[in-house]
Amino acid sequence: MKLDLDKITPSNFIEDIIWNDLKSGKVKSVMMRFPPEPNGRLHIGHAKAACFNFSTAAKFGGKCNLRFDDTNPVKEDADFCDQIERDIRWLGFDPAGIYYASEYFGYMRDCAVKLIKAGLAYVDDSTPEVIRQMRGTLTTPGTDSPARGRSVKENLALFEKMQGGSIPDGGMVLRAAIDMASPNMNMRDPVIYRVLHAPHHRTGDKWCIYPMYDFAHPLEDAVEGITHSCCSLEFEDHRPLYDWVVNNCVDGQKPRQIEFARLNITDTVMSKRYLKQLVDMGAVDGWDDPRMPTLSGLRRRGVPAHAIVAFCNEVGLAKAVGTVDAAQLYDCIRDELNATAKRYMVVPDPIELDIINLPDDFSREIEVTEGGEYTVPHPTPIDPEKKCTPTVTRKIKLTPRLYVNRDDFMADPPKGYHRLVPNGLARLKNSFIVRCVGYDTDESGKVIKIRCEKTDEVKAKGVIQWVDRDSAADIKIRYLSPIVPDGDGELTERIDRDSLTVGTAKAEAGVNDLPIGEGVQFFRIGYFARDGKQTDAFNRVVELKSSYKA
RNA sequence: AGGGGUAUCGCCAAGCGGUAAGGCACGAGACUUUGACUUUCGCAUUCGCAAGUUCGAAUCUUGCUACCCCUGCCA
Repeated sequence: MKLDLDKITPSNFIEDIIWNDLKSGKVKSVMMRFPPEPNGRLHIGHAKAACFNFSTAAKFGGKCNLRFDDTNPVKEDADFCDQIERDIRWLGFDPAGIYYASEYFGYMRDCAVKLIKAGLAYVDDSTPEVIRQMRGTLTTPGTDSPARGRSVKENLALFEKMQGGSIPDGGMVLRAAIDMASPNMNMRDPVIYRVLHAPHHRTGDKWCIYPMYDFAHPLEDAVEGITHSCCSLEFEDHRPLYDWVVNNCVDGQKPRQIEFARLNITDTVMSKRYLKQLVDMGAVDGWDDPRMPTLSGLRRRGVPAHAIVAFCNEVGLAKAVGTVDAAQLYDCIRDELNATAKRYMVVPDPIELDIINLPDDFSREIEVTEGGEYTVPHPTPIDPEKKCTPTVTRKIKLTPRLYVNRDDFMADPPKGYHRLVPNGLARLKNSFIVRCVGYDTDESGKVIKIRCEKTDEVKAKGVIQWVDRDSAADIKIRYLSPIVPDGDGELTERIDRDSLTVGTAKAEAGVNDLPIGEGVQFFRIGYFARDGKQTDAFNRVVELKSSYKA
């Protein structure tokens, strides 16, 4: 079907470029790609790039591939590829194709030979140290390597030798002959192939030379017919080299590299290197530790994929480097959870509450809605985009013996507190209103039991969650504190291991039978905090995990 | 010091010569059997600074200034 460009409104500078390329006929259709290196798990920063590539391609009627940029075998492995694909699909994207850079090694080698024949590449047997020294500095030009003068025939033979296996790692490299005096360091005869005797997770020991990113990436894009190759800002300096490779190796449709600013979020480590360090040093449970900003960690933490995609769209894309307030992410999560989460009553820090004016054998079944619907009728219809769970009801049991949360009662409340206080009223959520007529404390003065009586009141400021003591289920809960980098980016004392588990809590009977991990949420929102402000709902997300490994 | 970038509300971010969108955060009110949600209202006479062009500039020009990236046989 025909794409009606006039009905598409570009919403960022790259979409502008794409729109214009389509309009002018420079490209006939859009082809994009999300190219992670399989050397770790994806984090929310990658999600921004993935969302952008997949969504934008779709917006312009194009396609987007998932491509594993596996050109450095010593850092990569097949397991990461599987995990990455899983994360991408979890986000809701369906790659037009799944490719591996390593599939193109043969083509890349041929391109290298082509460059050699054209006198545009030469084999250098200088040591890495010498090459580095001859590269010059930011302010002084580099000097030509003596190897630069080799004949085509000689270079061809040497490159052949590099592939033969007799050259040790670091013994020789293939360099592009560009300009050692270029003010752009990337153009000072960059290394495009190196000798590396390491087994590759896909090609095994077939190769002992591997292409460098700057050479490999443009070729990967070209092979897949990528029209717009978007990457992060730090590659801006590489674009001239990208174009050099494309212009000297590729015929026909040429891919174009466009750079945008990567995502930063306050108090969030967004560096694969640090995340890997955390995993390696055992500071966290693994890549999917719920404190990690990895997609798998967020998933395990109960963050809906939809919230992450919404967040990425909301944050937008530009070239200015900035740091998004984590509150914006939490807002997206809360928004999604509000529309989809099942609401079960949970008492994280239980304290007994007896209703004294009810007979001991009093028992009542209360029908409550499972959630996914707003409690209050909406003047405006709920966004149809949000998949609200249908109204499902269940029955819960109420007896005179309950548990309520410790902070839902205060013997000496500050001004503005409107839950249970001595002689005060509060509504037991989904049920009647009670009045606190007394409370017991232990020797230390700690409240151990609240005594209330059922009333016929119809209005109370506070509404508190409760759980029937006799039928309550024990659940394990944990509070999470995010991992934040300290000033130097070093991850040391900021990791609060103890924050992961709080212990046992009480919940409605049956909650342990519910599916855990990818959707069901138990949370309390709108708490009264010490400073009188509400706490962030997200901080109160409680994950149930009966089999959590401490 | 050479090259490449970026500067619009506390934080993201539209804007592309015609007189500052939106989201988050924040503040005030309404509603409420989750202090949530929903809802109403408020929140940049100003676009890093300074000149200039123009009837008119955040948008064009010229100077500054600040911050980020680049000297891997990593990506």
